[in-house]
Amino acid sequence: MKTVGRKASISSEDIINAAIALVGPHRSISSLSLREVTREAGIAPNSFYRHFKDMETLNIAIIELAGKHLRTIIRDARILIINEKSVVRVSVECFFNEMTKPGSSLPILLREGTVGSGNFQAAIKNQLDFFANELKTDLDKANDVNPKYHTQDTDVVAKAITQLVFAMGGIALNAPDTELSARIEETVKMVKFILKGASSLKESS
Amino acid sequence: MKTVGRKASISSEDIINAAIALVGPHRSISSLSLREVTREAGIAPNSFYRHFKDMETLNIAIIELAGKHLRTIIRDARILIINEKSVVRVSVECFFNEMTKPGSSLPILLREGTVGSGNFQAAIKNQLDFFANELKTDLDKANDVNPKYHTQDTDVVAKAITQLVFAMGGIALNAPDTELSARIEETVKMVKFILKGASSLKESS
DNA sequence: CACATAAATATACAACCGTATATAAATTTG
DNA sequence: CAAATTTATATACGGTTGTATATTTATGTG
Repeated sequence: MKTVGRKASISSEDIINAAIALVGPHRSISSLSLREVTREAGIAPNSFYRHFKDMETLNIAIIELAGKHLRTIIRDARILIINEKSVVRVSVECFFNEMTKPGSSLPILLREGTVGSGNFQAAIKNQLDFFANELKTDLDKANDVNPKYHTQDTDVVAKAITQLVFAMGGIALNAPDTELSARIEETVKMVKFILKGASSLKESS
Repeated sequence: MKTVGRKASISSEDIINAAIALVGPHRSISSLSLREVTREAGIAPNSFYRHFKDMETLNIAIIELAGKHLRTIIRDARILIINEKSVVRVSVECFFNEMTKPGSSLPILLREGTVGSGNFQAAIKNQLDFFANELKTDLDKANDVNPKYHTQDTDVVAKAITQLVFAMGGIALNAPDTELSARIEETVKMVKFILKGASSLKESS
């Protein structure tokens, strides 16, 4: 698509990156002001409107980006699972490691759970649901492959694991790095408890 | 303690109540401005300083109040447990019902988990830890009373249940009232999964 | 080269913010 | 009653915010 007129010198991504840089690992994204973001991006306040209708729109875009990021992470993790290490451990470790990488957008997803506008909330819920749904699919698949150990209520189990991992991730973010591995161990244990509790032994045919 | 001078016509509680009224069931407490709170309380902006050093101090006070509230709720729930209904169900129902009462301070505790200043964060973590510790005590006691079913890692189990219940509570807050009972059922299931997963059958003596 | 068009900026404004300072009102103590 | 003391208010200031309007700058098209 060609356009007539002046060439764009800044992109929407620049603004998004400025916002992400500003929040860092601790601050809430919905506490950012429009002027603050444009200042960080090195552009005039009004230039913002060329790219986003308002801050809520920007914030939602960032959430969706972070969600996309998360999904690729998890898919990559699944590939690693081919060898014999525990599925749970590999996934949780992957999640926590990615989360603590500097500049990661994952923390935003963990932190913003319950504040902000209605549309913003809905955007986050969406990403969490994505995560939970992929997890449920995995659990259902496992039920088919190995019907001996059958996980009941895979939807509820997936939701529980999702909420728990995200909550524990949020805790780890606000704790010193030295505790990271301890939080990982706890989380692995928790997830295993849930899976074990939801699995019922079926007699083999 | 007697004081000399003009009698106080507004109390710190009035300010706290104004803040709670402002946030309602959805808004974040750390998004409140000092002027906004004093306006709601019907006092001059500067009068605020007679009662709190700054907004952070007020917010922390509110968190501690909500935590206290929560603890009495849970203790009351335990009393109801004397009859034969499921401990888990009674507790979860109690938690969710109290949470949805208009004017309840509980939502604040559920919502503010991951935003705000460092001291504020710490105050919330404190209340969550209180909750988890009381739960762990209960689990340990149950282990003593009935050693046949033994719950392992009561600290991790208590933490998991706490995080899960709070997260599900936060979800329920942002969902239509009609879904409340569904969320309760899910939460009960989740908690039972954790407990079942963490319990190992020991041979009786 | 003009001209149209789009992008980015400059300027400006009203609203709100936290809070410093000064003043008024109410109450106890002497 | 007068003085002291505490509470609450009034006024004011500098800063930030979102955004409306007008203007400049750069690009593609005739």
